[in-house]
Amino acid sequence: MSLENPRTHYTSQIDPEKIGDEKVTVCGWVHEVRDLGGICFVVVRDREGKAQITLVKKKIDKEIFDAARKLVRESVVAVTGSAKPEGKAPNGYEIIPEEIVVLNEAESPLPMDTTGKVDAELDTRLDSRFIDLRREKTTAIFKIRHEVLRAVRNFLSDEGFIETSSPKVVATATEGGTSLFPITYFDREAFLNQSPQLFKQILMSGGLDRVFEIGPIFRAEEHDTRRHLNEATSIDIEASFVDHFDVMEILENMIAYVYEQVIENESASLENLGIELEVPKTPFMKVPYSEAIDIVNAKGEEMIEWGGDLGTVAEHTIGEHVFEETGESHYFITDWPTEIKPFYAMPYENDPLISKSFDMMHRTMELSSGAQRVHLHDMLKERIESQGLNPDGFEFYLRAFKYGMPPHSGWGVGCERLVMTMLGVENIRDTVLFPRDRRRLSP
RNA sequence: GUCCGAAUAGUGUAGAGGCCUAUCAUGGAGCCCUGUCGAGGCUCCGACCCGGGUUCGAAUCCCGGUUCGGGCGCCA
Repeated sequence: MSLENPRTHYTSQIDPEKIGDEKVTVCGWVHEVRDLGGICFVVVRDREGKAQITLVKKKIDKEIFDAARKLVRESVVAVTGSAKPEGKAPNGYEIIPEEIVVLNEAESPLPMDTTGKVDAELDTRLDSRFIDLRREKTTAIFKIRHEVLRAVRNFLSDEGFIETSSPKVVATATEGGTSLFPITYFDREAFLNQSPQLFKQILMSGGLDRVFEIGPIFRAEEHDTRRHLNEATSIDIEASFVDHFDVMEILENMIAYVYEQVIENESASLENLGIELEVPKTPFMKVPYSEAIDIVNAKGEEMIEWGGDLGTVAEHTIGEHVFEETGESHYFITDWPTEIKPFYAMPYENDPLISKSFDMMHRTMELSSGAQRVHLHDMLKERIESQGLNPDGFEFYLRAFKYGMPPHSGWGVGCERLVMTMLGVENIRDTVLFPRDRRRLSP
């Protein structure tokens, strides 16, 4: 079973150098109709670009000419005709149609403009995401997001990581700290998972050695900023028999590789967005926490005592400092106070006040956090207790540490933040097709 | 959560108590036009977030609500 007018080409696949008078069918949306009287141009748009359909009144059947003039913008059409090289046409070729089939006519007026002539606010765009995606700049972001994820999978697979999936419905809080969304699971209460953290660690006990997961995470925090989502995509790894320095190296190499791949495979999308991407130079600068607070305190705008967390302003101060010194946007903050990191971060043996933990930062925000983990059962149980959590809720997790858990390390990267910082997108919602924030639950 | 700001045709905007029968662009309807590529020209269509108040008079000032945006917080 097939459609009557199967597509033969994306608009981008018609090469003016190679075609002579080739019969093609393109399928897409009516982007624009420019009726000049004796000649009419119809621009058809598909995922990969646009094609000009040219109808000269004197040379073409009256019926098809009149039908073309009356096409409603954003209607879905299949156009069959001959593709000819034409210097005056936008892509170097134009299609002289034999048949224009309207597969589905669009209503009018449209919820927003698709041509780039009139801006729309993010809220308007998200309400009508189906139309927003017809804008080339929006499509470009999601093509790049795809390339980012493809590159991550390639890179990690080549590094010997196995892709895994952990449950999103869980019985108890996995890490404490952040709030969870409660749900009903048959006759019990359950939660949406905030992170694959505990599960990927259990897999280390299982001997999978190196795993990664790309999946949704849920945070019930009532935050309300340009860089937070309540449903986000996390890129997580966990690796056995390695320390935090090893996984930092994997992380910085992965970031550089992702940038390379995007430049190589999505140059058209980058150009569309007006972005000239530079591959971050590795290794990334490592700033120990104690130096980081010195940088902030030296500026004198705020004073952070040792053990305090870094706020947004402090992060920016450090980011600017690193950027001025290195010209690079990416860096690590290492050796955090054990107290302000999760219970699974391994304290240094010779100085247990600090931990083998790190955050990987872009100068505008945090992108990743990771650590060498506590792999010793008794120490882990103690750390859980010392953070005010009840070890009973972690029995499923702690058991995995009793029967041969190797030393291991890992990290998690926020996919949306990676795309956001790469493209200089101002609002994280622009990097998710259907973002979930405190207010938005639909579409 | 908190502070600041905003809300006008489908979309994006102008507007500082009477000049508003509300600006402009885009869009829609129609006419003219043979190489457009943000086509052009002419005609027409389409809006002041909701509820109170002040005033002779409110899009404009005040109060409350709703929604949106930005900073910070929380958080990754």
